[in-house]
Amino acid sequence: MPELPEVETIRAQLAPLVEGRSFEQVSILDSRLTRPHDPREVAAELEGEEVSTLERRGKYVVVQFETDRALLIHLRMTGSLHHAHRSPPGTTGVDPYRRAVVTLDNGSDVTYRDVRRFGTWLLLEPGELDPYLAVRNGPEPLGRKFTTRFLRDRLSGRNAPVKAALLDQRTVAGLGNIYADEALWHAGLHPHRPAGSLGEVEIRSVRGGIRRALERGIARQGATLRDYRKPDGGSGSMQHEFKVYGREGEPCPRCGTLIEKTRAGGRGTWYCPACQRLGPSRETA
DNA sequence: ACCTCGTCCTGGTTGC
DNA sequence: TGCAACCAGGACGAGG
Repeated sequence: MPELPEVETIRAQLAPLVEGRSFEQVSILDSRLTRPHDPREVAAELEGEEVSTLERRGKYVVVQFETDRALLIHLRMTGSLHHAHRSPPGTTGVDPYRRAVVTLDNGSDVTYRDVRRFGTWLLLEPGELDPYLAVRNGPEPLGRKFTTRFLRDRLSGRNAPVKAALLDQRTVAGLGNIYADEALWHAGLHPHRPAGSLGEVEIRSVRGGIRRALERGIARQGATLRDYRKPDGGSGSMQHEFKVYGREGEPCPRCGTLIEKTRAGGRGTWYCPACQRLGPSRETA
């Protein structure tokens, strides 16, 4: 489940390896990857394109080309991107989960791997990227536009659990199940709290918790639970720093109470029943 | 408009 | 031991 820190790590590591290079040969091995478009047509369209920049928007990897087209890659659950300076020997057998290979003009390969095949590649024409993302992504959590005011406006009047609201990419772009739990732990808020019940101080705490959880994830180069890898094949280390995610039955790092698991927003959800508040606080906003 | 749930997909784990 | 059922969840669409 690559979330913002994982995608950002991939972007940062891959950018110097692809920027200024051209896509010499493109093979798309899984027809689902480019749905509903024909993978052979997409591959043909990509060949010859020169990369200007590699960017990240929320959980999307964005390959910007000199032609102002853009390749939008979403890794979903198990997608990963790998870079190697020469093609795999092939003698040891090909990875059955390789879904696409891009050979660059210096002979190196960028390989897309995805066990569960949820990931997508979408080629957008000039001018299509911003409208596409505008209806899907809210502000970048580490950017200026992610203000307390914006978050308050997004949450107010809503009865859904705050966890579900945070998983909605239009609230803030880049949070997934792991970092949403971590953010709410930092904020000291129960994941079941109705989003609209949060006071001003609590909203500020949520904003701060989101940013802290994501910044730590980036510093640790993401969390490798199973499938996530950096483009060089290395693992992230954030999984060792989780406060609550996946830690049912372990003591809360803040108060020692045992972490519990529940469901919120249709997802497995871990939290501390003692120091993550369920009742609305009485604050003077 | 809001909210929940089913769908896609595969491998690993659980339970009988 | 074998094998079916279940679980994991990001985005999206259906339906209440």
